[in-house]
Amino acid sequence: MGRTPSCDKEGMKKGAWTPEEDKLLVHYIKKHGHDCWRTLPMLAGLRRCGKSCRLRWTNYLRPDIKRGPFSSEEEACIIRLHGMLGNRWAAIASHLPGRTDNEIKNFWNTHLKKRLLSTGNILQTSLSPSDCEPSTLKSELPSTRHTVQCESFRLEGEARLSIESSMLRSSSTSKTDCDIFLKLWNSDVGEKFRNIAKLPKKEEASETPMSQTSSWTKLESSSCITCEERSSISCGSDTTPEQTDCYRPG
DNA sequence: AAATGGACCAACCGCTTTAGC
DNA sequence: TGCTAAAGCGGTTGGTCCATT
Repeated sequence: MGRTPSCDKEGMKKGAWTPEEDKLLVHYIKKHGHDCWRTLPMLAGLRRCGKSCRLRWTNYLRPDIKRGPFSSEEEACIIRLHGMLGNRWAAIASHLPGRTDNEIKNFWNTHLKKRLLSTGNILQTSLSPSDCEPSTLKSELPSTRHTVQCESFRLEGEARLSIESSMLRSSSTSKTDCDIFLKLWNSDVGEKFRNIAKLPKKEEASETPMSQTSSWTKLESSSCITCEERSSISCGSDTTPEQTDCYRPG
């Protein structure tokens, strides 16, 4: 049943790639393309599994890879997109031509996260669930609760918009999920979603345990990149921060 | 000069989704 | 239609380099 195995683990080389292996892989792909990663290593004369070849190509050998340090514009874009998308590195990378998800992920983990933590911005901004230790989540600090609330709000927004994006996908297959998400956010659908903010404000989230809320609750967005950046994302938006007050269902 | 620790990044691991049989 | 492997993706690891002691 099913396909034949992509590679037997025995005899497969692991670890750093040598220049000779790179040359073989580049030469083969330039000549034949990479329609089938499963058979590519054998045909190219490489003792690597297809997965390893694919990663090497997409993260390092591709001709359109942009090497070198990130510009301040790229940096700002990453921060904005991470605030909106979380750790969806592939989606973020799709907005930064020439940059790979792996590169952006490394840059975030080694530079941006530390910098934001040191400036005290990250708790209120783009800290993702995976960045939060379970013990931290149990904290009663309002800022921590806010982070959780913003994250749940963001996820709910994505869930709502994904329904619409799945409809769009059938008519437009050239767009990435992220493109669709951003486009939708700035569309009528997004506007409807933003208008939720105009609902009557019940209570301040920072003073109400999450388990006790029973209706839409406003989130503190004064220092929340997840909320603020949504309106100023580089792809364009005509909303103001006041229009993007965050609510979540109780 | 050697030891140590931190920063950086390429590559691997494992989970999820997609698609072939 | 269900099983399975391929592909895609995010998290993590391990090696290398460099600054500091």
